[in-house]
Amino acid sequence: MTAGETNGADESIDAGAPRDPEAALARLAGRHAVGYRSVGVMAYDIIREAILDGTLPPGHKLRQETLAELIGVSRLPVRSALIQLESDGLVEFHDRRGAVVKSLSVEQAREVYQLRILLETEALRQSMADMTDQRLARLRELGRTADAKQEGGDFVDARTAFYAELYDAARRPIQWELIEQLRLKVGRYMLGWRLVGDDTHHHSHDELTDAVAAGEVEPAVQLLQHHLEGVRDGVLEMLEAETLAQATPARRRRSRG
Amino acid sequence: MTAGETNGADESIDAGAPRDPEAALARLAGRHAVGYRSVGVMAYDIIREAILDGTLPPGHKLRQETLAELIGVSRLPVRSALIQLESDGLVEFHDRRGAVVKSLSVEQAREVYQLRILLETEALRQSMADMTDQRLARLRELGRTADAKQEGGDFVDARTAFYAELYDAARRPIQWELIEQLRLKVGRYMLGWRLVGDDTHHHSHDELTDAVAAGEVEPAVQLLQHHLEGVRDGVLEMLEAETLAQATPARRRRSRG
DNA sequence: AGTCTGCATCTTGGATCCAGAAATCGAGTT
DNA sequence: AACTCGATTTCTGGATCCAAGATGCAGACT
Repeated sequence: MTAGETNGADESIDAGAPRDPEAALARLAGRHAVGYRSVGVMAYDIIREAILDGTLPPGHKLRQETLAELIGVSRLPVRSALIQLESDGLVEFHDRRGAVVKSLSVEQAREVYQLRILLETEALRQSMADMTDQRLARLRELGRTADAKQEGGDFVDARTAFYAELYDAARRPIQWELIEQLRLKVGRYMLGWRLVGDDTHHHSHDELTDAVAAGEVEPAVQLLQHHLEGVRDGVLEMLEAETLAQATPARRRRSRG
Repeated sequence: MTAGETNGADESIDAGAPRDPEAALARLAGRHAVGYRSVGVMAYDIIREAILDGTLPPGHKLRQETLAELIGVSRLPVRSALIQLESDGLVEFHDRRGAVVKSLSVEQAREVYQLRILLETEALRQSMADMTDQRLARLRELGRTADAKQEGGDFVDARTAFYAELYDAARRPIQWELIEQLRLKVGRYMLGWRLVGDDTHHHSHDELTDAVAAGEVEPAVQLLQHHLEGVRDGVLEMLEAETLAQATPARRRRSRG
Protein backbone atom coordinates (compact mmCIF):
# COMPACT_ATOMS: atom_id res chain seq x y z
CA MET A 1 0.00 0.00 0.00
CA THR A 2 2.18 2.76 -1.17
CA ALA A 3 -0.71 5.13 -1.35
CA GLY A 4 0.19 8.74 -1.21
CA GLU A 5 2.57 10.98 -3.03
CA THR A 6 4.74 9.63 -5.76
CA ASN A 7 8.24 10.87 -5.37
CA GLY A 8 9.00 10.82 -9.06
CA ALA A 9 6.22 13.20 -9.98
CA ASP A 10 8.53 16.16 -10.34
CA GLU A 11 10.80 14.62 -12.90
CA SER A 12 11.32 16.82 -15.88
CA ILE A 13 9.15 15.36 -18.56
CA ASP A 14 8.79 17.46 -21.64
CA ALA A 15 5.40 18.97 -21.03
CA GLY A 16 3.76 18.96 -24.40
CA ALA A 17 0.33 18.69 -22.76
CA PRO A 18 -1.72 21.79 -22.06
CA ARG A 19 -2.30 20.87 -18.44
CA ASP A 20 -0.33 18.54 -16.30
CA PRO A 21 -1.67 15.06 -16.96
CA GLU A 22 0.38 13.54 -14.20
CA ALA A 23 -1.13 15.47 -11.35
CA ALA A 24 -4.65 15.19 -12.69
CA LEU A 25 -4.25 11.49 -13.19
CA ALA A 26 -2.87 11.05 -9.71
CA ARG A 27 -5.95 12.82 -8.41
CA LEU A 28 -8.16 10.52 -10.45
CA ALA A 29 -6.27 7.53 -9.13
CA GLY A 30 -6.88 8.73 -5.61
CA ARG A 31 -10.60 8.96 -6.19
CA HIS A 32 -10.68 5.43 -7.50
CA ALA A 33 -8.36 4.14 -4.83
CA VAL A 34 -10.59 1.68 -3.03
CA GLY A 35 -13.46 -0.65 -3.67
CA TYR A 36 -12.21 -2.60 -6.65
CA ARG A 37 -12.15 -6.34 -6.94
CA SER A 38 -9.10 -6.30 -9.15
CA VAL A 39 -6.63 -3.55 -9.82
CA GLY A 40 -6.79 -4.32 -13.51
CA VAL A 41 -10.29 -2.97 -13.87
CA MET A 42 -9.35 -0.10 -11.62
CA ALA A 43 -6.53 0.84 -13.95
CA TYR A 44 -8.91 0.49 -16.85
CA ASP A 45 -11.45 2.78 -15.25
CA ILE A 46 -8.89 5.37 -14.28
CA ILE A 47 -7.19 5.57 -17.65
CA ARG A 48 -10.49 5.47 -19.45
CA GLU A 49 -11.87 8.30 -17.40
CA ALA A 50 -8.67 10.24 -17.86
CA ILE A 51 -8.99 9.92 -21.61
CA LEU A 52 -12.66 10.76 -21.65
CA ASP A 53 -12.40 13.86 -19.50
CA GLY A 54 -9.47 15.20 -21.45
CA THR A 55 -6.81 14.62 -18.84
CA LEU A 56 -5.01 12.49 -21.37
CA PRO A 57 -5.45 14.32 -24.67
CA PRO A 58 -5.42 12.60 -28.06
CA GLY A 59 -1.96 11.81 -29.24
CA HIS A 60 -0.61 11.61 -25.73
CA LYS A 61 1.96 8.90 -25.34
CA LEU A 62 0.99 6.39 -22.70
CA ARG A 63 4.06 5.15 -20.95
CA GLN A 64 3.22 2.03 -19.03
CA GLU A 65 5.57 2.63 -16.16
CA THR A 66 4.43 6.18 -15.59
CA LEU A 67 0.81 5.12 -15.55
CA ALA A 68 1.64 2.24 -13.26
CA GLU A 69 3.36 4.49 -10.78
CA LEU A 70 0.61 7.06 -10.84
CA ILE A 71 -2.08 4.48 -10.29
CA GLY A 72 0.02 2.68 -7.76
CA VAL A 73 0.16 -0.74 -9.35
CA SER A 74 2.50 -2.75 -11.48
CA ARG A 75 2.80 -2.41 -15.21
CA LEU A 76 0.87 -5.57 -15.80
CA PRO A 77 -2.63 -4.39 -14.99
CA VAL A 78 -1.84 -1.24 -16.92
CA ARG A 79 -1.09 -3.35 -19.95
CA SER A 80 -4.36 -5.20 -19.50
CA ALA A 81 -6.18 -1.90 -19.27
CA LEU A 82 -4.48 -0.58 -22.38
CA ILE A 83 -5.39 -3.68 -24.31
CA GLN A 84 -9.01 -3.28 -23.32
CA LEU A 85 -8.91 0.38 -24.23
CA GLU A 86 -7.48 -0.52 -27.59
CA SER A 87 -10.47 -2.74 -28.22
CA ASP A 88 -12.65 0.14 -27.12
CA GLY A 89 -11.00 2.25 -29.76
CA LEU A 90 -9.65 4.79 -27.31
CA VAL A 91 -5.96 4.02 -27.56
CA GLU A 92 -3.77 2.81 -30.34
CA PHE A 93 -0.73 0.56 -30.17
CA HIS A 94 2.25 1.35 -32.32
CA ASP A 95 3.97 -1.92 -32.92
CA ARG A 96 6.83 -1.88 -30.51
CA ARG A 97 6.64 1.75 -29.59
CA GLY A 98 3.92 1.79 -27.04
CA ALA A 99 0.41 3.14 -26.96
CA VAL A 100 -0.98 6.59 -27.58
CA VAL A 101 -4.42 8.10 -27.06
CA LYS A 102 -6.23 7.71 -30.31
CA SER A 103 -7.30 10.82 -32.13
CA LEU A 104 -10.47 11.11 -34.09
CA SER A 105 -10.37 12.47 -37.59
CA VAL A 106 -13.12 14.65 -38.96
CA GLU A 107 -14.18 11.87 -41.29
CA GLN A 108 -14.37 9.40 -38.47
CA ALA A 109 -16.44 11.76 -36.38
CA ARG A 110 -18.82 12.28 -39.26
CA GLU A 111 -19.16 8.55 -39.71
CA VAL A 112 -19.74 8.06 -36.01
CA TYR A 113 -22.64 10.49 -36.03
CA GLN A 114 -24.07 8.99 -39.16
CA LEU A 115 -24.07 5.63 -37.42
CA ARG A 116 -25.39 7.06 -34.20
CA ILE A 117 -28.31 8.58 -36.04
CA LEU A 118 -29.01 5.29 -37.73
CA LEU A 119 -28.77 3.19 -34.59
CA GLU A 120 -30.32 5.59 -32.14
CA THR A 121 -33.33 6.58 -34.20
CA GLU A 122 -34.01 2.91 -34.72
CA ALA A 123 -33.58 2.27 -31.01
CA LEU A 124 -35.97 5.08 -30.23
CA ARG A 125 -38.60 3.72 -32.58
CA GLN A 126 -38.36 0.29 -31.05
CA SER A 127 -38.33 1.65 -27.56
CA MET A 128 -41.40 3.80 -28.05
CA ALA A 129 -43.31 0.75 -29.11
CA ASP A 130 -42.91 -0.63 -25.61
CA MET A 131 -43.12 2.52 -23.58
CA THR A 132 -44.49 2.33 -20.07
CA ASP A 133 -45.48 4.98 -17.58
CA GLN A 134 -42.79 3.86 -15.22
CA ARG A 135 -40.04 4.32 -17.73
CA LEU A 136 -41.55 7.58 -18.82
CA ALA A 137 -41.34 8.90 -15.28
CA ARG A 138 -37.73 7.86 -14.92
CA LEU A 139 -37.04 9.36 -18.30
CA ARG A 140 -38.52 12.67 -17.27
CA GLU A 141 -36.34 12.74 -14.21
CA LEU A 142 -33.17 11.76 -16.03
CA GLY A 143 -33.85 14.21 -18.81
CA ARG A 144 -34.22 17.04 -16.35
CA THR A 145 -30.92 16.08 -14.77
CA ALA A 146 -29.24 15.89 -18.15
CA ASP A 147 -30.57 19.29 -19.14
CA ALA A 148 -29.45 20.77 -15.86
CA LYS A 149 -25.87 19.61 -16.09
CA GLN A 150 -24.51 21.43 -19.05
CA GLU A 151 -20.95 21.03 -17.98
CA GLY A 152 -18.77 19.22 -15.56
CA GLY A 153 -17.41 15.73 -15.40
CA ASP A 154 -20.65 13.87 -14.80
CA PHE A 155 -22.23 15.75 -17.65
CA VAL A 156 -21.70 12.84 -19.98
CA ASP A 157 -22.82 10.34 -17.37
CA ALA A 158 -26.14 12.08 -16.91
CA ARG A 159 -26.81 12.01 -20.60
CA THR A 160 -25.75 8.39 -20.82
CA ALA A 161 -28.25 7.47 -18.15
CA PHE A 162 -30.97 9.35 -19.98
CA TYR A 163 -30.34 7.67 -23.28
CA ALA A 164 -29.95 4.27 -21.68
CA GLU A 165 -33.44 4.67 -20.33
CA LEU A 166 -34.75 6.23 -23.50
CA TYR A 167 -33.52 3.40 -25.69
CA ASP A 168 -34.59 0.79 -23.21
CA ALA A 169 -31.05 -0.46 -23.10
CA ALA A 170 -31.93 -3.45 -20.98
CA ARG A 171 -34.05 -4.92 -23.70
CA ARG A 172 -31.51 -4.42 -26.48
CA PRO A 173 -28.16 -4.93 -24.85
CA ILE A 174 -26.17 -5.41 -28.04
CA GLN A 175 -27.63 -2.40 -29.75
CA TRP A 176 -26.96 -0.33 -26.66
CA GLU A 177 -23.44 -1.66 -26.57
CA LEU A 178 -22.83 -0.47 -30.09
CA ILE A 179 -24.31 2.91 -29.30
CA GLU A 180 -22.10 3.15 -26.26
CA GLN A 181 -19.07 2.35 -28.34
CA LEU A 182 -19.89 5.14 -30.70
CA ARG A 183 -20.67 7.60 -27.95
CA LEU A 184 -17.37 6.71 -26.37
CA LYS A 185 -15.47 7.70 -29.47
CA VAL A 186 -16.89 11.20 -29.59
CA GLY A 187 -17.66 11.77 -25.93
CA ARG A 188 -14.34 13.43 -25.33
CA TYR A 189 -15.02 16.10 -27.88
CA MET A 190 -18.30 17.07 -26.31
CA LEU A 191 -16.71 18.43 -23.17
CA GLY A 192 -16.28 21.93 -24.52
CA TRP A 193 -19.22 21.58 -26.82
CA ARG A 194 -21.33 24.09 -24.95
CA LEU A 195 -18.84 26.76 -25.91
CA VAL A 196 -19.60 26.47 -29.58
CA GLY A 197 -23.19 25.32 -29.30
CA ASP A 198 -26.01 27.75 -28.84
CA ASP A 199 -28.98 27.61 -26.53
CA THR A 200 -31.07 25.60 -28.92
CA HIS A 201 -30.14 22.33 -27.33
CA HIS A 202 -30.57 23.31 -23.73
CA HIS A 203 -33.94 21.73 -23.27
CA SER A 204 -33.64 19.08 -25.90
CA HIS A 205 -33.95 16.19 -23.48
CA ASP A 206 -37.10 17.53 -21.96
CA GLU A 207 -38.58 18.26 -25.36
CA LEU A 208 -37.71 14.79 -26.49
CA THR A 209 -39.37 13.34 -23.43
CA ASP A 210 -42.50 15.30 -24.28
CA ALA A 211 -42.65 13.84 -27.74
CA VAL A 212 -42.02 10.37 -26.38
CA ALA A 213 -44.72 10.82 -23.78
CA ALA A 214 -47.14 11.94 -26.46
CA GLY A 215 -46.37 8.79 -28.37
CA GLU A 216 -45.55 10.70 -31.51
CA VAL A 217 -42.91 8.50 -33.01
CA GLU A 218 -41.77 10.38 -36.07
CA PRO A 219 -41.67 13.81 -34.41
CA ALA A 220 -39.62 12.29 -31.62
CA VAL A 221 -37.29 10.68 -34.10
CA GLN A 222 -36.92 13.96 -35.92
CA LEU A 223 -36.15 15.71 -32.69
CA LEU A 224 -33.52 13.17 -31.81
CA GLN A 225 -31.99 13.31 -35.24
CA HIS A 226 -31.81 17.07 -35.25
CA HIS A 227 -30.31 17.04 -31.82
CA LEU A 228 -27.64 14.62 -32.91
CA GLU A 229 -26.95 16.61 -36.02
CA GLY A 230 -26.58 19.73 -33.94
CA VAL A 231 -24.12 18.06 -31.63
CA ARG A 232 -22.33 16.62 -34.60
CA ASP A 233 -21.87 20.03 -36.15
CA GLY A 234 -20.48 21.36 -32.91
CA VAL A 235 -18.11 18.47 -32.54
CA LEU A 236 -16.99 18.73 -36.15
CA GLU A 237 -16.36 22.42 -35.75
CA MET A 238 -14.29 21.87 -32.65
CA LEU A 239 -12.48 18.98 -34.28
CA GLU A 240 -11.56 21.01 -37.30
CA ALA A 241 -10.26 23.79 -35.12
CA GLU A 242 -8.27 21.30 -33.10
CA THR A 243 -6.90 19.67 -36.20
CA LEU A 244 -5.73 23.01 -37.47
CA ALA A 245 -4.16 23.79 -34.13
CA GLN A 246 -2.38 20.46 -34.18
CA ALA A 247 -1.19 21.01 -37.72
CA THR A 248 0.36 24.28 -36.64
CA PRO A 249 3.93 23.58 -35.62
CA ALA A 250 3.98 23.87 -31.87
CA ARG A 251 6.76 25.60 -30.04
CA ARG A 252 9.65 23.24 -30.16
CA ARG A 253 11.52 23.14 -26.94
CA ARG A 254 15.17 22.53 -27.48
CA SER A 255 16.88 21.59 -24.29
CA ARG A 256 19.70 23.96 -25.15
CA GLY A 257 17.71 26.85 -26.54
CA MET B 1 5.53 -31.84 -20.19
CA THR B 2 3.30 -32.62 -17.30
CA ALA B 3 -0.04 -32.60 -18.95
CA GLY B 4 -1.65 -32.89 -15.57
CA GLU B 5 -3.78 -35.92 -16.22
CA THR B 6 -3.10 -37.38 -12.82
CA ASN B 7 -6.14 -36.05 -11.08
CA GLY B 8 -9.69 -36.68 -11.98
CA ALA B 9 -10.25 -33.00 -12.58
CA ASP B 10 -8.85 -33.04 -16.06
CA GLU B 11 -10.46 -31.92 -19.24
CA SER B 12 -12.64 -34.95 -19.59
CA ILE B 13 -15.21 -33.51 -17.26
CA ASP B 14 -17.19 -31.80 -19.98
CA ALA B 15 -17.31 -34.46 -22.63
CA GLY B 16 -19.73 -32.39 -24.65
CA ALA B 17 -16.97 -31.34 -27.04
CA PRO B 18 -17.37 -32.98 -30.41
CA ARG B 19 -13.69 -33.39 -31.17
CA ASP B 20 -10.64 -33.12 -29.03
CA PRO B 21 -10.04 -29.40 -28.58
CA GLU B 22 -6.48 -29.93 -27.43
CA ALA B 23 -5.24 -31.70 -30.51
CA ALA B 24 -7.11 -29.42 -32.88
CA LEU B 25 -5.78 -26.39 -31.12
CA ALA B 26 -2.27 -27.72 -31.22
CA ARG B 27 -2.66 -28.16 -34.95
CA LEU B 28 -3.91 -24.60 -35.24
CA ALA B 29 -0.97 -23.41 -33.19
CA GLY B 30 1.36 -25.21 -35.55
CA ARG B 31 -0.13 -23.48 -38.57
CA HIS B 32 0.31 -20.12 -36.92
CA ALA B 33 3.72 -20.94 -35.60
CA VAL B 34 5.87 -18.45 -37.45
CA GLY B 35 5.73 -15.01 -38.90
CA TYR B 36 4.31 -13.04 -36.02
CA ARG B 37 5.75 -9.89 -34.63
CA SER B 38 4.53 -10.63 -31.13
CA VAL B 39 3.31 -13.84 -29.64
CA GLY B 40 0.44 -12.00 -28.01
CA VAL B 41 -1.32 -11.39 -31.30
CA MET B 42 -0.44 -14.90 -32.33
CA ALA B 43 -2.19 -16.26 -29.28
CA TYR B 44 -5.10 -13.98 -30.02
CA ASP B 45 -5.37 -15.21 -33.58
CA ILE B 46 -5.08 -18.84 -32.63
CA ILE B 47 -7.65 -18.75 -29.88
CA ARG B 48 -9.95 -16.60 -31.93
CA GLU B 49 -9.77 -18.92 -34.87
CA ALA B 50 -10.29 -21.88 -32.59
CA ILE B 51 -13.44 -20.31 -31.22
CA LEU B 52 -14.72 -19.29 -34.62
CA ASP B 53 -14.22 -22.63 -36.28
CA GLY B 54 -15.80 -24.50 -33.44
CA THR B 55 -12.68 -26.08 -32.03
CA LEU B 56 -13.45 -24.38 -28.75
CA PRO B 57 -17.21 -24.70 -28.42
CA PRO B 58 -19.35 -22.24 -26.48
CA GLY B 59 -19.19 -22.85 -22.78
CA HIS B 60 -15.75 -24.39 -22.97
CA LYS B 61 -13.58 -23.45 -20.03
CA LEU B 62 -10.42 -21.70 -21.10
CA ARG B 63 -7.62 -22.60 -18.76
CA GLN B 64 -4.78 -20.21 -19.24
CA GLU B 65 -2.01 -22.67 -18.60
CA THR B 66 -3.40 -25.28 -20.96
CA LEU B 67 -3.75 -22.74 -23.72
CA ALA B 68 -0.29 -21.43 -23.02
CA GLU B 69 1.26 -24.86 -23.27
CA LEU B 70 -0.61 -25.71 -26.46
CA ILE B 71 0.37 -22.48 -28.13
CA GLY B 72 3.85 -22.72 -26.78
CA VAL B 73 4.06 -19.46 -24.89
CA SER B 74 3.69 -18.21 -21.37
CA ARG B 75 0.40 -17.49 -19.71
CA LEU B 76 0.85 -13.77 -20.10
CA PRO B 77 0.18 -13.39 -23.82
CA VAL B 78 -2.70 -15.80 -23.37
CA ARG B 79 -4.18 -13.46 -20.82
CA SER B 80 -3.75 -10.56 -23.19
CA ALA B 81 -5.46 -12.53 -25.91
CA LEU B 82 -8.33 -13.47 -23.63
CA ILE B 83 -8.81 -9.86 -22.60
CA GLN B 84 -9.01 -8.84 -26.22
CA LEU B 85 -11.41 -11.65 -26.96
CA GLU B 86 -13.55 -10.52 -24.08
CA SER B 87 -13.78 -7.10 -25.65
CA ASP B 88 -14.67 -8.81 -28.90
CA GLY B 89 -17.50 -10.53 -27.09
CA LEU B 90 -16.20 -14.01 -27.78
CA VAL B 91 -15.19 -15.01 -24.28
CA GLU B 92 -16.52 -14.18 -20.86
CA PHE B 93 -14.60 -13.76 -17.64
CA HIS B 94 -16.05 -15.15 -14.45
CA ASP B 95 -14.57 -13.03 -11.74
CA ARG B 96 -11.90 -15.20 -10.23
CA ARG B 97 -12.86 -18.40 -11.96
CA GLY B 98 -11.38 -17.97 -15.35
CA ALA B 99 -12.77 -17.44 -18.80
CA VAL B 100 -15.17 -19.47 -20.87
CA VAL B 101 -16.22 -19.28 -24.49
CA LYS B 102 -19.28 -17.12 -24.56
CA SER B 103 -22.48 -18.66 -25.72
CA LEU B 104 -25.07 -16.81 -27.68
CA SER B 105 -28.65 -16.90 -26.56
CA VAL B 106 -31.48 -17.03 -29.04
CA GLU B 107 -32.48 -13.52 -28.10
CA GLN B 108 -28.99 -12.24 -28.65
CA ALA B 109 -28.78 -13.92 -32.02
CA ARG B 110 -32.08 -12.37 -33.01
CA GLU B 111 -30.84 -8.97 -31.96
CA VAL B 112 -27.59 -9.43 -33.84
CA TYR B 113 -29.42 -10.13 -37.06
CA GLN B 114 -31.77 -7.26 -36.52
CA LEU B 115 -28.77 -4.99 -36.21
CA ARG B 116 -26.98 -6.59 -39.11
CA ILE B 117 -29.98 -5.96 -41.33
CA LEU B 118 -30.09 -2.37 -40.19
CA LEU B 119 -26.40 -1.71 -40.64
CA GLU B 120 -25.78 -3.77 -43.72
CA THR B 121 -28.74 -2.59 -45.76
CA GLU B 122 -27.69 0.95 -44.98
CA ALA B 123 -24.13 0.14 -45.95
CA LEU B 124 -25.32 -1.35 -49.19
CA ARG B 125 -27.38 1.72 -50.03
CA GLN B 126 -24.45 3.99 -49.40
CA SER B 127 -22.08 1.76 -51.24
CA MET B 128 -24.24 1.52 -54.32
CA ALA B 129 -24.25 5.27 -54.58
CA ASP B 130 -20.53 5.17 -55.23
CA MET B 131 -20.27 2.02 -57.25
CA THR B 132 -17.51 1.72 -59.81
CA ASP B 133 -16.82 -0.81 -62.51
CA GLN B 134 -13.61 -1.84 -60.86
CA ARG B 135 -15.29 -2.71 -57.60
CA LEU B 136 -18.08 -4.41 -59.47
CA ALA B 137 -15.59 -6.69 -61.17
CA ARG B 138 -13.89 -7.57 -57.90
CA LEU B 139 -17.29 -8.12 -56.39
CA ARG B 140 -18.26 -10.52 -59.12
CA GLU B 141 -15.13 -12.50 -58.54
CA LEU B 142 -15.45 -12.58 -54.77
CA GLY B 143 -19.12 -13.46 -54.96
CA ARG B 144 -18.38 -16.40 -57.19
CA THR B 145 -15.77 -17.59 -54.74
CA ALA B 146 -18.14 -17.17 -51.84
CA ASP B 147 -20.87 -19.08 -53.61
CA ALA B 148 -18.45 -21.85 -54.49
CA LYS B 149 -17.22 -22.44 -51.00
CA GLN B 150 -20.22 -23.71 -49.16
CA GLU B 151 -18.21 -25.32 -46.44
CA GLY B 152 -14.76 -25.50 -44.97
CA GLY B 153 -12.74 -23.25 -42.78
CA ASP B 154 -12.26 -20.41 -45.23
CA PHE B 155 -15.94 -20.40 -45.98
CA VAL B 156 -16.49 -17.51 -43.65
CA ASP B 157 -13.41 -15.70 -44.90
CA ALA B 158 -14.62 -15.80 -48.48
CA ARG B 159 -17.93 -14.29 -47.50
CA THR B 160 -16.22 -11.68 -45.39
CA ALA B 161 -14.13 -10.59 -48.34
CA PHE B 162 -17.21 -10.36 -50.50
CA TYR B 163 -19.13 -8.22 -48.05
CA ALA B 164 -16.13 -6.06 -47.33
CA GLU B 165 -16.02 -5.23 -50.99
CA LEU B 166 -19.77 -4.93 -51.29
CA TYR B 167 -20.06 -2.48 -48.45
CA ASP B 168 -17.01 -0.56 -49.56
CA ALA B 169 -15.48 -1.16 -46.19
CA ALA B 170 -12.53 1.07 -46.87
CA ARG B 171 -14.73 4.11 -47.13
CA ARG B 172 -16.70 3.40 -43.95
CA PRO B 173 -14.25 1.76 -41.60
CA ILE B 174 -16.26 2.25 -38.44
CA GLN B 175 -19.46 0.94 -39.93
CA TRP B 176 -17.61 -2.05 -41.27
CA GLU B 177 -16.02 -2.56 -37.89
CA LEU B 178 -19.44 -2.73 -36.28
CA ILE B 179 -20.66 -5.14 -38.92
CA GLU B 180 -17.60 -7.29 -38.37
CA GLN B 181 -18.27 -7.35 -34.66
CA LEU B 182 -21.77 -8.57 -35.26
CA ARG B 183 -20.71 -11.14 -37.84
CA LEU B 184 -18.15 -12.37 -35.37
CA LYS B 185 -20.78 -13.11 -32.79
CA VAL B 186 -22.80 -15.35 -35.05
CA GLY B 187 -20.08 -16.63 -37.34
CA ARG B 188 -19.56 -19.74 -35.28
CA TYR B 189 -23.12 -20.83 -35.69
CA MET B 190 -23.00 -20.65 -39.45
CA LEU B 191 -20.50 -23.45 -39.78
CA GLY B 192 -23.10 -26.16 -39.97
CA TRP B 193 -25.64 -23.85 -41.41
CA ARG B 194 -25.67 -25.54 -44.77
CA LEU B 195 -27.08 -28.61 -43.10
CA VAL B 196 -30.30 -26.93 -42.22
CA GLY B 197 -30.41 -24.42 -45.08
CA ASP B 198 -31.78 -25.32 -48.44
CA ASP B 199 -30.44 -24.54 -51.86
CA THR B 200 -32.15 -21.20 -52.04
CA HIS B 201 -29.11 -19.38 -50.82
CA HIS B 202 -26.56 -21.06 -52.96
CA HIS B 203 -26.32 -18.35 -55.53
CA SER B 204 -27.33 -15.46 -53.36
CA HIS B 205 -24.04 -13.64 -53.73
CA ASP B 206 -24.12 -13.79 -57.47
CA GLU B 207 -27.74 -12.67 -57.55
CA LEU B 208 -26.92 -9.83 -55.26
CA THR B 209 -24.07 -8.79 -57.49
CA ASP B 210 -26.46 -8.76 -60.43
CA ALA B 211 -28.80 -6.39 -58.67
CA VAL B 212 -25.92 -4.20 -57.61
CA ALA B 213 -24.56 -4.15 -61.15
CA ALA B 214 -27.97 -3.16 -62.45
CA GLY B 215 -27.99 -0.28 -60.02
CA GLU B 216 -31.34 -1.28 -58.62
CA VAL B 217 -30.97 -0.20 -55.04
CA GLU B 218 -34.15 -1.36 -53.40
CA PRO B 219 -34.24 -4.76 -55.06
CA ALA B 220 -30.66 -5.29 -53.99
CA VAL B 221 -31.49 -4.23 -50.46
CA GLN B 222 -34.44 -6.58 -50.43
CA LEU B 223 -32.26 -9.38 -51.67
CA LEU B 224 -29.72 -8.74 -48.96
CA GLN B 225 -32.34 -8.49 -46.28
CA HIS B 226 -34.01 -11.71 -47.30
CA HIS B 227 -30.67 -13.42 -47.42
CA LEU B 228 -29.85 -12.27 -43.92
CA GLU B 229 -33.25 -13.31 -42.69
CA GLY B 230 -32.78 -16.71 -44.21
CA VAL B 231 -29.42 -17.15 -42.54
CA ARG B 232 -30.89 -15.83 -39.32
CA ASP B 233 -33.63 -18.43 -39.35
CA GLY B 234 -31.13 -21.16 -39.94
CA VAL B 235 -28.92 -19.94 -37.14
CA LEU B 236 -31.84 -19.56 -34.79
CA GLU B 237 -33.00 -23.05 -35.57
CA MET B 238 -29.59 -24.49 -34.94
CA LEU B 239 -29.23 -22.40 -31.81
CA GLU B 240 -32.49 -23.62 -30.41
CA ALA B 241 -31.55 -27.20 -31.10
CA GLU B 242 -28.20 -26.64 -29.45
CA THR B 243 -29.78 -24.99 -26.46
CA LEU B 244 -32.06 -27.96 -26.04
CA ALA B 245 -29.14 -30.32 -26.41
CA GLN B 246 -27.21 -28.42 -23.80
CA ALA B 247 -30.11 -28.54 -21.41
CA THR B 248 -30.51 -32.25 -21.97
CA PRO B 249 -27.17 -33.75 -20.90
CA ALA B 250 -27.76 -35.39 -17.56
CA ARG B 251 -25.60 -33.70 -15.03
CA ARG B 252 -25.20 -36.79 -12.95
CA ARG B 253 -25.26 -35.88 -9.37
CA ARG B 254 -24.75 -38.65 -6.96
CA SER B 255 -28.28 -39.79 -6.70
CA ARG B 256 -28.83 -43.30 -5.67
CA GLY B 257 -31.27 -45.16 -7.80
C1' DA C 1 -27.00 -41.56 6.84
C1' DG C 2 -26.98 -36.80 5.47
C1' DT C 3 -24.97 -32.43 5.93
C1' DC C 4 -21.81 -29.02 7.33
C1' DT C 5 -17.35 -27.46 7.89
C1' DG C 6 -12.45 -27.40 7.38
C1' DC C 7 -8.37 -28.50 4.72
C1' DA C 8 -5.80 -29.37 0.53
C1' DT C 9 -5.24 -28.22 -4.12
C1' DC C 10 -5.78 -25.80 -8.19
C1' DT C 11 -6.12 -21.71 -10.83
C1' DT C 12 -6.26 -17.01 -11.52
C1' DG C 13 -4.25 -12.36 -10.74
C1' DG C 14 -0.19 -9.50 -9.62
C1' DA C 15 4.75 -8.29 -8.99
C1' DT C 16 9.45 -8.56 -10.07
C1' DC C 17 13.00 -9.77 -13.34
C1' DC C 18 15.06 -10.38 -18.08
C1' DA C 19 15.79 -9.81 -23.05
C1' DG C 20 15.10 -7.42 -27.41
C1' DA C 21 14.24 -3.45 -30.03
C1' DA C 22 13.86 1.39 -30.95
C1' DA C 23 14.88 6.15 -30.14
C1' DT C 24 18.13 9.40 -28.83
C1' DC C 25 22.39 11.45 -28.07
C1' DG C 26 27.10 11.97 -29.16
C1' DA C 27 31.17 11.65 -31.74
C1' DG C 28 33.60 11.26 -35.87
C1' DT C 29 34.05 12.35 -40.61
C1' DT C 30 33.54 14.89 -44.88
C1' DA D 1 29.24 23.05 -39.77
C1' DA D 2 26.18 19.39 -41.13
C1' DC D 3 25.38 14.61 -41.84
C1' DT D 4 25.85 9.93 -40.69
C1' DC D 5 26.95 6.02 -38.00
C1' DG D 6 27.26 3.83 -33.64
C1' DA D 7 26.66 3.14 -28.66
C1' DT D 8 23.90 3.98 -24.70
C1' DT D 9 19.71 4.25 -22.60
C1' DT D 10 15.07 3.63 -22.18
C1' DC D 11 10.90 1.33 -22.90
C1' DT D 12 8.01 -2.42 -24.38
C1' DG D 13 7.07 -7.38 -24.43
C1' DG D 14 7.71 -11.96 -22.25
C1' DA D 15 8.85 -15.40 -18.61
C1' DT D 16 9.09 -16.96 -14.06
C1' DC D 17 7.69 -16.52 -9.29
C1' DC D 18 4.41 -15.47 -5.43
C1' DA D 19 -0.03 -14.58 -3.05
C1' DA D 20 -5.10 -14.83 -2.74
C1' DG D 21 -9.43 -16.83 -3.56
C1' DA D 22 -12.39 -20.52 -5.02
C1' DT D 23 -13.49 -25.41 -5.59
C1' DG D 24 -13.82 -30.01 -4.27
C1' DC D 25 -13.26 -33.76 -1.17
C1' DA D 26 -13.11 -35.89 3.15
C1' DG D 27 -14.02 -36.30 7.83
C1' DA D 28 -16.68 -35.30 11.78
C1' DC D 29 -20.94 -34.09 13.86
C1' DT D 30 -26.02 -34.28 14.28
